[in-house]
Amino acid sequence: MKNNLVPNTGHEFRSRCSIARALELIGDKWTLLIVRDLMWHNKHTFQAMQNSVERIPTNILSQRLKKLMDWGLVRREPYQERPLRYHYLLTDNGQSLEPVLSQIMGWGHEHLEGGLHPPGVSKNSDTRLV
Amino acid sequence: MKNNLVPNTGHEFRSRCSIARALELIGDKWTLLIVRDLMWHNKHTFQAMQNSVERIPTNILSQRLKKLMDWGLVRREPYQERPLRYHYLLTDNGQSLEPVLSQIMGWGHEHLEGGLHPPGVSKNSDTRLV
DNA sequence: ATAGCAACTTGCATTTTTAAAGTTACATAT
DNA sequence: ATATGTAACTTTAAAAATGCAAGTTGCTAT
Repeated sequence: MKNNLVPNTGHEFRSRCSIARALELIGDKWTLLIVRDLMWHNKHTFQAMQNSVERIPTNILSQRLKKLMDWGLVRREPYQERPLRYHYLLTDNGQSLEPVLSQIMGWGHEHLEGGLHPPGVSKNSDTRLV
Repeated sequence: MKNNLVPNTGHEFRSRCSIARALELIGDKWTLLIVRDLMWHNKHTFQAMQNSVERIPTNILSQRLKKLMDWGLVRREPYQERPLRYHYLLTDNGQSLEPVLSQIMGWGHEHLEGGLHPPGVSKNSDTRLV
């Protein structure tokens, strides 16, 4: 069963390759971290995501959320009025990125673990994945 | 069994999150396309990769290959001398990205298929994945 | 009235990407 | 010997994206 995403803006893909297409959406340093926060870290507000350890700049967070909503991977809804506050949620399409995220996490864990401040130090001191 | 990659340049990761780390390496629009070409398309020369449908700019290709070699995912060796010509190959670490690539491909295929020139046209005319 | 907070937006400097042209080293055809 | 061609890059300049700090809006609490 196909569930094609076509953004409201008429985006033109650069090729028919599914990988190339996917990378036009998630091929950057931040987008999948937002998805991670929504999927696994219970961070659903702008504020909460902004406070994640990677310190995404607010304008980038704003842009990426917009893009993800345009593509139907994320939706938002008010969780209170007066004052109006939104929380962001993954749509079913967004949730479907779980295996992708898992693979990337697994690969990073296997190959990139250790090496924080400075590289090579504290290699086996912590096995947290996310 | 861990096989940590630490590039010869002392790179500092922005967090301990495996996803965030992986994205510092492969979180862009081009890197995984190079890996795709090496892994599945039998494109091993600079020229061959440059000629892929997505038309990667040569300076980006050059930079990315350098980065991938620095991180030990790709190596190159001369396949002839006079004139000296190189071909690029995935290392075992590079090969280990296969499941990641497969997941991304699968996701793109499920969610981003169809919609080329212009979006929405020729939806079911071709089912090639890569 | 003043201060504070969440959710953004704006302005601007820096960095990265892109497209095009140029370079180097060698090979082959005339 | 000279001219043309090719692979693998590098350089340059313009365009786009990113990152940082500060500002805005709408509302609440004191």
